[in-house]
Amino acid sequence: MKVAEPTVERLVQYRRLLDRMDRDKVQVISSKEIGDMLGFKASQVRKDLSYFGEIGKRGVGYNVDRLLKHVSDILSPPRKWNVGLVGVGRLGEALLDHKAFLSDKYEIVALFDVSDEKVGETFFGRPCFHVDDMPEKLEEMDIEILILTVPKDAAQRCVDAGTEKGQIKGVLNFSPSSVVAPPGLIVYSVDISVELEKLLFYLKHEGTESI
Amino acid sequence: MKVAEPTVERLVQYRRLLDRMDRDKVQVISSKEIGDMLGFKASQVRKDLSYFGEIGKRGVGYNVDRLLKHVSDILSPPRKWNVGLVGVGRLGEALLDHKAFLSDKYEIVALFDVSDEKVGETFFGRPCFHVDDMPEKLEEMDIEILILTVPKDAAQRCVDAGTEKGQIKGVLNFSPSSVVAPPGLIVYSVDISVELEKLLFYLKHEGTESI
DNA sequence: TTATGTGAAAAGGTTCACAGCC
DNA sequence: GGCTGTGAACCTTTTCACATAA
Repeated sequence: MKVAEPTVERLVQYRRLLDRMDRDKVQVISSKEIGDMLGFKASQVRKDLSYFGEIGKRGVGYNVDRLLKHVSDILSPPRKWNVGLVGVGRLGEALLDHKAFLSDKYEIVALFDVSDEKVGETFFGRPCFHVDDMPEKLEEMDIEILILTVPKDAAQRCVDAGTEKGQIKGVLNFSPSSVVAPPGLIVYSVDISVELEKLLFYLKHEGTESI
Repeated sequence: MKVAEPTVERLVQYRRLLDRMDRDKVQVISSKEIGDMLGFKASQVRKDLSYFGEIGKRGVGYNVDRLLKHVSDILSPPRKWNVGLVGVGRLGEALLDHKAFLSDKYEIVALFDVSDEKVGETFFGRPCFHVDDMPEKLEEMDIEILILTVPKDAAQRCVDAGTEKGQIKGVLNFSPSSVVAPPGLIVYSVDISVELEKLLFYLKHEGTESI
């Protein structure tokens, strides 16, 4: 089944909210309540949630516990993924320490860098290897996802090294540059400075958008 | 004039590319070349660039120098903005040190945190104040933009503190939570874990998307 | 009465195709 | 011939409106 990207993005947020509601012992929630808390229209929430079957009760709302399980099932990968992080700078370390990256669905198992001071060391319990050894290490450690926190000129080389033996399936690119990827490789880019520039643009133009 | 958000996002990338081309002494570039380098269709590039007037030469392409000035004019804010960063943790420090945040259009002039060890210190040359003093300090220092690198439970309080005296116009939220903002306040959220979750979802579904 | 589920309509963006100019 | 500019077509996503069920 094909799911639109904006829908997936909202599903992740629904799960996070439902998880909190569940811990707070909330039993029932309506599409309007969900929408108000996350900044979406109630009709949008209903469309998203009904996409995978009727899960709510008309006249009542959604059972939090049941809906949480349902959304989690939709989002959960069938197995755990091994992740490699390239570029152990400040941003890389921040991500390593990031709570969001504590999950049972993926695990950062190896780090890569070019600095002699970092190669051979461990950071937050993960070993750091040299970028030149990436093709072999990725294969050896069964790594299929790369997180890139490298300078802009290095991003493309990292993607190339990751696809050399063909096992990398996804890349999360935090460097301020676009990368060219072979078909089949999924690349998501989070460009921090672009976000700030967009904000400045709409500030300048006195817009009223809120995302 | 109303400009679509995806267009602004691409404009920022065009400028970055043109800046590099200009430094490399490239004089002329076509919409196809731009598109190939950034992963957009040539027709998309032309639509974006023609949106603000005819700037290219038919049969020739775009003059890099002229186009760069043009795109910069569209994006440049009319004045410099003062920015406050809340939450001097690893991510906050990574952003402080981020090259993308070196700009003549904005400057991080103050930091805020709750930790006694950080309040009163300076980080990368910026003074750190207590979060409780935000309303006064923001007004005093003429800060209109906030960057939030705080834990999820603190994000909403920061927005509330920033809007208490009404001067905050934009927020860039890096915390993994949604915030409710009064109308007129522009909030952009960069949710690192959501991006990874999206990637995992499409990996699971063996899609062929590339963004 | 209340809140979901869902076709249909509207809005928002992208791509096409070709006229127009170099 | 080559490449831009752009209306029209197309596709995607959101919102509406109301039938339906608790």
